[in-house]
Amino acid sequence: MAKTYSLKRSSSTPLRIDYAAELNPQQCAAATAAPGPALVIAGAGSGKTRTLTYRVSYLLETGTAPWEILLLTFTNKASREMLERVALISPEADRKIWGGTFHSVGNRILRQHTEAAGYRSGFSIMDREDQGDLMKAVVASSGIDTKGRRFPKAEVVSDVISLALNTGQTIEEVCSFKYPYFLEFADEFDGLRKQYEARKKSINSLDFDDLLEKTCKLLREHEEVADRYRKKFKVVLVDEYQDTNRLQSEFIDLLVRDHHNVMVVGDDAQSIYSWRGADFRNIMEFPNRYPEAKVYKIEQNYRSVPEVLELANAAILGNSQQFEKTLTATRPSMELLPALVELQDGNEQAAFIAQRVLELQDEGIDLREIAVLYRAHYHSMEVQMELTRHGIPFEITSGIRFFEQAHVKDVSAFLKLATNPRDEVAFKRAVRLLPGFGNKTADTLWRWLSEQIDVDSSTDIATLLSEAKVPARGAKHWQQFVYTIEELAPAGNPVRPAEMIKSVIEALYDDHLKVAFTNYTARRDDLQVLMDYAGGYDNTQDFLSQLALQTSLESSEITGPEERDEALTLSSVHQAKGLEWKVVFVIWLTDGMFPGNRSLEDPDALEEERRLFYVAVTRAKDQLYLSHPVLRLNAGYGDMLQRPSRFLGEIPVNLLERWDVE
DNA sequence: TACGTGGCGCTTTTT
DNA sequence: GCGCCACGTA
Repeated sequence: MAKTYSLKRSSSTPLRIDYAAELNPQQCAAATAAPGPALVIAGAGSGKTRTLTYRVSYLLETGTAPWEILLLTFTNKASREMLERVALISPEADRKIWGGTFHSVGNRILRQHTEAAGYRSGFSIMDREDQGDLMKAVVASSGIDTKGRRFPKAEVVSDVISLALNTGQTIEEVCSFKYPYFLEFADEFDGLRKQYEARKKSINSLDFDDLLEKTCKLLREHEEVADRYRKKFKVVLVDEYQDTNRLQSEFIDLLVRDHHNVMVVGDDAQSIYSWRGADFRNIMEFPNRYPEAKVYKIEQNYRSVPEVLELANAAILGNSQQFEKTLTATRPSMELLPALVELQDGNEQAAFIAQRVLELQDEGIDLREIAVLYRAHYHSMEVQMELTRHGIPFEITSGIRFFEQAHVKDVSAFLKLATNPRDEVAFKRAVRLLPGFGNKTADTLWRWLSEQIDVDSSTDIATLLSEAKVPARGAKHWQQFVYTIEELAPAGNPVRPAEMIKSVIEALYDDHLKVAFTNYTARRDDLQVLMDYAGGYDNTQDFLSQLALQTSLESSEITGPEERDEALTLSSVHQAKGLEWKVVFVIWLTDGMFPGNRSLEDPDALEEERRLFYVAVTRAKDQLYLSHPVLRLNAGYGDMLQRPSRFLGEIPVNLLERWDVE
């Protein structure tokens, strides 16, 4: 047995930062906590990020090296912001800290131990669409009868399997709990799961779940690898802990097994991702799993006026499971109660918002300080149209994400193929773009190609493809295709990703773009953006990882950190988490819309909707408008009367001011 | 086997 | 008002 002996830095050096002066007592206690497990319950707007940032700088100041810190976040954006803020306090440190989403850290570890994890180097990452595509292929080749009876679609099967994995349940449990009507298919689902697993491995591809699951497996089964990271990371910090799922919390537990130096930060009242497998028992039961854990509560709110906070506190009261805490305001009142607005229908609601926004603008409020929040994308349709009519600029943070658009994925399929010749999904996608090549031909070609690769893995893929037999009608295009693949990696040496994109567009994709889509120009511009973005990468594999793991793209990431244009924000509540605006409109607060229809029957789901509502209202700094149309206009089924959201009924009337709109 | 056309169902949230 | 799937035809 070796003994670990660690040298301490001179403790007599005074700290550069006066933590007690920079932070409030609760924040300071958490930021300067002694080593060991810690749970920080930080309410909305209580300076959670600030506390975590100062925690990092405190660790650095007291002798922890930057590379010994692992900072886990939920979104790339959160990670970037945090590291930027750390850099302001402790320059130089940010680049050496391992920070990122669980998925990106998993990817990073798996890339370094690819063989031990059971994969070949250059593995592909599949997004949801790719998963669905592969599952379709698996279902097709499984011989399962999908025509003669109502068998769920591949994507649905995929979802069930994913949920089972992320929650640690069996397929049967997931079915009986969430999809009772699929119970009869449970065995078939399980068979498909095994085939899908095997298929992924043979095509050297990992899906999102694998990035978590295979990383845990690696740490579980390879003691020497686990040991390396346990020694490397002296401290693990986790943001948004309430949204971790079973695999994510296992990952943390595996890493800190020896020293228990883990600080998890979160707010149980803002847990809104259970549908993705998040289990907020992780945060509720943290003190049980780490009995020596210290619990810190941060309850002072710096964001909102007291009127908004009182409403928020009242709104969350309806939930039974939560850590007890009350947000107290530090800001003075502005003598303005949150507004409760009843409207005729969605159009009137939109008109109300447009008019009110123009007034606020006249009062000197910047559009960037205003947001319209909703439960689901489509709730914003009328608002979008109305804003356009009035010429009010707006940005939508939800909707189709940049990297998930068909044309972006089409082009990247070629790059994936050049990096990972075994990538069946990418191969088929690319081939189907050629005129005269459909599903069947792509599949036949793939079978032939994968056999060739198995026989002779040394020959590069372009050479192999040039020997393929293809239907006469597609011969010309096939030649062009092979030539393009060759160009991406001449003699097996990949060129830079930006050049690859250029080649693909010029050789064949530009033609496809013109005939396949009506908005050729817009999509062509997107591809230019993609190319510019790729310019920042030398290595195609890094570029592709980034593409897969970062589904959205902010304009500032391409054009540089210049000022955002003045525009109103339209966002789903999920995507608004962690953000704040002076003025917030929450729309479609009716039963069936918010809370959503499918949560009305299920008490747990309803509690999550309530937390979502809580997240929505706590985004507001100064003004809050809650609106509910009485009528939902529906072309197909006729108009539907809407009851006000039950969440509105739970708020004492004296906390709201009714606006009667005429 | 590829691809165009018409009917149908139906709307969540995302790494 | 829209996207997806099934069907029929070239």
